[in-house]
Amino acid sequence: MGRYPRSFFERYTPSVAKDLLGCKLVRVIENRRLAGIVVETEAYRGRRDPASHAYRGRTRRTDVMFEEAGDAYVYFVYGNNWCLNITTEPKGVPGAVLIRAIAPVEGVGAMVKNRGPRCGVHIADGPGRLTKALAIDGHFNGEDLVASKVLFMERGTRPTRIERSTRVGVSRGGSFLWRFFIPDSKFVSRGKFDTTQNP
DNA sequence: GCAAAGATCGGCT
DNA sequence: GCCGATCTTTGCA
Repeated sequence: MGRYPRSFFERYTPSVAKDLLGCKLVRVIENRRLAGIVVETEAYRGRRDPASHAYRGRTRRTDVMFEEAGDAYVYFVYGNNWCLNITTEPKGVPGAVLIRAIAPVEGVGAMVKNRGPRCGVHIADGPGRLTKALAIDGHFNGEDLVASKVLFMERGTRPTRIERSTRVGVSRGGSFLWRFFIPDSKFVSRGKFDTTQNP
C-alpha cells in the first residue's frame, strides 16, 4: 500500500485530520508490523487556537510543530502517557494532528503484550494507550514519518461516515469542532460526544 | 527558583 | 462512574 508524500501533510490541519481517518498507522518492530486503522483524530493549529501547545508561540517543546510537515510530535502528559501527533502546515505555521485511537489490524498479539494482560478490549482506543501498544515514546519526537521505516502512515479506504465534535480533555478552544472520528467504529476512545457547538 | 495545570489511564467502589 | 497517581513544561516572581 502506498505512503503519503509530504504535501499531504502540508495542508490545513483540520483537513489533514479528517483525511487521516481510515488510513493505517504502521509501526515496525524487529521486522514485524504492528498496525491499526486510524478511527479518531484531533487538529491543533496556529497561534489562534488556545488549546494548542503553540498558542503562546514557539518553545523548545513545540519546536517540531513549526518545522516541516509529516514529522512526529511526541510529548508526555499527566506524568503517565505519551501522545503521538503528526505535524502539518507549511514550515513556519504551527500545526499537528493528534492520533487519538486506532483499530488494531496487524500484530494484535504484540500490541496486547505491550499493553499488559489486563487491558481487555482497550488495546489502542486512546492517545496514551495507542502509544503504549505500539511502543512509541519520546525518542520518536521529530521522526520523519514520510521517510521512516519504523513508523509511518499508509493509504487506506475512506470511511463512509465521519463525524466531528469538540476536542476531548481541553479546557479552552471549546468552540472548535476539530475532533474527527468514525462513528461506526467501536474503537473510538469515548462516547460519540456532542456534535453540536457550545462555546 | 517555584508553583500550577495538563491533548490521560487504570484501578477501585 | 469516580478518584488518585505522576512528572514535564511553562509562566511568573
